[in-house]
Amino acid sequence: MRWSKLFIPTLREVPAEAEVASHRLLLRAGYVRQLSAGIYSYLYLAQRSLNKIQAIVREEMDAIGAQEMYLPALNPAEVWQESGRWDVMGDNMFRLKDRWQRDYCLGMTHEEVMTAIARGELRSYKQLPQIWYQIQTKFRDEPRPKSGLLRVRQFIMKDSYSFDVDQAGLDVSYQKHYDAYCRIFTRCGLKFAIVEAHSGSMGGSQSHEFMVASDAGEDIIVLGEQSGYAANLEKAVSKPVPPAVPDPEGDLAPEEFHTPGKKSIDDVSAFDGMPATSHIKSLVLMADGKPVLALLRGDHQLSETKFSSAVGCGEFRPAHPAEIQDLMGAEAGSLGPVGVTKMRVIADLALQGRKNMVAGANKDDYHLKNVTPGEDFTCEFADLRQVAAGDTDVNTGEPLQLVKSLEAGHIFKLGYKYSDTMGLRVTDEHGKELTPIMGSYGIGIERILCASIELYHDADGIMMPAAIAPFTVVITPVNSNDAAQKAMAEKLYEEAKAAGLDALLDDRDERPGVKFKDADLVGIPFRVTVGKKLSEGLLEFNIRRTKEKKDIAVDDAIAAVKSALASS
RNA sequence: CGGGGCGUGGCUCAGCCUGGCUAGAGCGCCUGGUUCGGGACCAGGAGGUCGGAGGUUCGAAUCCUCUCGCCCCGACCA
Repeated sequence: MRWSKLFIPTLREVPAEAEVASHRLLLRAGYVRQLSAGIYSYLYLAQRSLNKIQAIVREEMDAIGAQEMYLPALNPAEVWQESGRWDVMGDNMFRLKDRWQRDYCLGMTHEEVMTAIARGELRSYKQLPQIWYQIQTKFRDEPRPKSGLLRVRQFIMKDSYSFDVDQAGLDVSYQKHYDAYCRIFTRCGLKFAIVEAHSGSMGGSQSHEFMVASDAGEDIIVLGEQSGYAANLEKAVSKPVPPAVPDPEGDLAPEEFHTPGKKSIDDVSAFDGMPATSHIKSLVLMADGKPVLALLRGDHQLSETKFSSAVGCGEFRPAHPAEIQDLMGAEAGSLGPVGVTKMRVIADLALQGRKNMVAGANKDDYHLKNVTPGEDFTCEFADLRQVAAGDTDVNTGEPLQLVKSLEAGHIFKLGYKYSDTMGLRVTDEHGKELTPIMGSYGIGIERILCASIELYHDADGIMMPAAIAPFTVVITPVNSNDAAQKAMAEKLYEEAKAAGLDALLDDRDERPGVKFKDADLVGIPFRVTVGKKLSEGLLEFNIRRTKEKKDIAVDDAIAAVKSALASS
């Protein structure tokens, strides 16, 4: 391609609305333009990059025997009502009506449609396993689109779905995806971690996320270097730091003491001289409308995902002050488990075996000391605590790392949720009805693009891996008035194309500084500069990523690019 | 949905508090010339219903009310 003919609207100045690096650079380098909140147009450069990413995804999916399909983005309400997700998805789903006032939605994902196809057509166990996939636009009415292309309302997703006769078959399909995903992210040049994940409202048993470390990410992952432990914070477990002081000995009875105006754990702790680790934090939560008292060690945080799975509830929220007063007879600052009978009491595992701790007295401005779980109050125990910095690995005892990351891929063992509710049945080898077991596997295509920019950029611009960069090499004649340079650049460009390289000729009538700056900003991995040393038969070869530059003979140029590409 | 911020040529912003000539700057764009190895210089030029509606006023980019949009923090996030 000839740069002079292309639409690559680079910006010298940083657009005001861009915060994260990938967003800023995608705008500045002329890859994308925003149309509305969370809705972007992908211009020529972005489209080239995304095409390369999709080609890699396609190759690797095809390699595991997955079959690509193209499915409707516009879905009738019926299929979503059958699976029950018409209601579950709430405001996150774009909904619309046709001229007859029938309900439709824009697909957020395609379990329903895929299952609908499967149940109409799959008849026999002999047709299984199947892996079907699509690379298509998904729509989600995000409450808060942000960070450029990282959280948007319309985006491209590769999603695949597996149908197997049994759990063992699902395990195989799952593993195939796991391996394919590793190859995909590796080929796209990303450094990534694979973590155990919470399966969320997708249901299902097992789930892994493919995460790229980045401050622009929205998740935190927990990593143990030696143990290889890797989990999303939502689900991670750890050994907490031990209590700062041992519990008082003896079978002591709870004893009330006055704590005027002391509301938070920190307040009470400073007042009674006992560390936060000796206090019990009491939280009243309304889970599906019913009150639950959650207990944690004073220095610990409640994990919302762990709480809702422990309680088995859908939605929950902190109780309102009036509700707390009504249920507990005291304000939020003086709550405790002793004497609570009207609701479920669930204590975090870190409280198991502790004794003589401090808790609220359920009487304003009073606390109790010598409170012992199991003795002074009864409760269930469950893992409720969010892993915190300083925690150690359950097995090896090594310190765990908490790393901010962005999710680029996610694989789920769905189980029977959709096949069951939507009535997908085939005949088994004995002629009886069999419900196939499903898996679902997603990759955010734009997230690969963003992640690679987040990972690889500098003050000058993008340094994307060559495998997914919009062009591989740019040929830059320094002086467009120099006939010899111009001719040589043209020649090199033709040779590069003939050699199968994705080449760009910067034939613009611009000063060299502009061309160099643009090439760096856009992130073209290699540059061949045709300049004043041409008279000596030399060109300059630059590598964007390493800033390496060297003179090469005219005849070696194409080979140099190819070898640099091969080793990139 | 709660909190905060911002809407002025294509981009970045000034002007607004304290209302007053014809609304400015830099970058970008167009024309001509000089230049040509890291976002050149000179000269000339085009381009703005100041997000929108209503109000106050002799007079509104500026003050008031409403509204729309965008960004950030939080909540949310198969």
